Amino acid sequence: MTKKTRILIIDDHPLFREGIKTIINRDGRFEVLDEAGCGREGVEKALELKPEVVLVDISLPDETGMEVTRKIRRQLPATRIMILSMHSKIDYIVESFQAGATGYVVKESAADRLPQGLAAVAAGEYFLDSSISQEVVAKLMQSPMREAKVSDSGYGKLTPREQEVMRMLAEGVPKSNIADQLCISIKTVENHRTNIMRKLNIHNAMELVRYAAKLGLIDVDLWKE
Amino acid sequence: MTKKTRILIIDDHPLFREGIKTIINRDGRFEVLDEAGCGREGVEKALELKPEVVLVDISLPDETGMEVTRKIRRQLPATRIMILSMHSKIDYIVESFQAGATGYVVKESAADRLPQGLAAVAAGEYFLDSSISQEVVAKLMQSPMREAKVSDSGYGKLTPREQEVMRMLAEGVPKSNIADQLCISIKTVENHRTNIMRKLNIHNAMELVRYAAKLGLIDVDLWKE
DNA sequence: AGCCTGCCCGGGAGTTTTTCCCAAACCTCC
DNA sequence: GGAGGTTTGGGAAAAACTCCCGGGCAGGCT
Repeated sequence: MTKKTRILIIDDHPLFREGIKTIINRDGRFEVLDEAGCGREGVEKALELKPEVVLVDISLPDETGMEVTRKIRRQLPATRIMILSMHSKIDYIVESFQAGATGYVVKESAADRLPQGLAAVAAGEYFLDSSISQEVVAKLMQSPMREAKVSDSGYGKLTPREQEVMRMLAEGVPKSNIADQLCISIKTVENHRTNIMRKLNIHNAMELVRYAAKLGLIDVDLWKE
Repeated sequence: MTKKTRILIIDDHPLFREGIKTIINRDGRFEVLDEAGCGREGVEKALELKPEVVLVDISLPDETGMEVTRKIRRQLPATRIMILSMHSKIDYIVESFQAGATGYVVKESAADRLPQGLAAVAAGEYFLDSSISQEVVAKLMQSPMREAKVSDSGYGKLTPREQEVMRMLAEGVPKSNIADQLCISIKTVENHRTNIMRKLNIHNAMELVRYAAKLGLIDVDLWKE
């Protein structure tokens, strides 16, 4: 028998990691090397351990799973990344694959989907959770311009500063605080916001929040807790 | 040796359930009876199986963990409820205990915290995850009026009309439309909103949306698809 | 070098929204 | 009838927003 596929888990919920570990270890083909609770720690451990597959939660305390994916792929091109996500939002899926992931599984899916996907990813194949693949594939087919649409996607057209302001606005930071933190005047914040809204073609604060939520700029799930 | 403590798990993430199950079963004192993926199913199974302890995720697809707690406690007063939450927000903790829960553990906590808490809860004791207990206890001490403050919980203090307006505001309906639909003047809508914000002690539109999301008045998941 | 473009920063004026205070009409309950 | 709360709106001051403007600055192009 060949060597087991070595896996690194990056997820900020210890209990969840435990579950994943159990499921993975139950399958003889895999072996959990180590785990990390945040993106920074995850990237470090990935570089150190060089696992075959890294399992990355899409939302981490310090950065998104996509960013982690990009970082790891840049330095370890041979490493396969499997994204674990709470929701099956198409934009996330697309962005994950663009960031260099080769697998995507939603946490709602059945427990046996994970080893199945890991096996595929370890073999170098792309894996998309079947509970979402139909609709997503349909949408992907529907828009061959997907790449452009995502990269511009409005948000991409914003300047770095504008993106910064937008994130804070979406989080509900009062503009006086934004001005303070960025060391600019309130007037400038207002101007940035006006420009952001024009570029994104949105017309009120509500839409801005939705937009940010859709992009994953803010995590609305936190609100519900 | 006495009989094992029988546990029912209610959580909408199969992978997470798997992890919890592993952790619990690893401890000889407990036994996972069954699991459920939503509130309705969970309450049904609880009534049917009558477990000693029910482990409830605070956010479920159909209703909150608190609602589930209330329902189960109403019909099975002897059953202990342990709340599992993503975050340690005081309002939720307080509301959970008021709903009848006897334990509260955050998902970020260490894996051994769970059996520890389950043992306490099964014995009829109250259990609060130590990673949050200090701050929460401090806050609870700080405000003996907590009960009133929570039961009113802001939203309950709103008049029917105000609740109606609040819902629409949170959904992002332009106030002109609100005025039309309710057949009142824009001015009145504005006054309602001002009153709502004062009663809820919030100070901008963003907070209002968060508040509404937290209460389940609006479904922010719809934004993300 | 000069020029142009784009970004970041702010100001000013005018408009709109928000806030706060007020009051009339109505409803319910005592 | 009166007390208290709800719903409805107005008016005026304050705050926010929009739109337009210009300066400083960096990077690219000729």
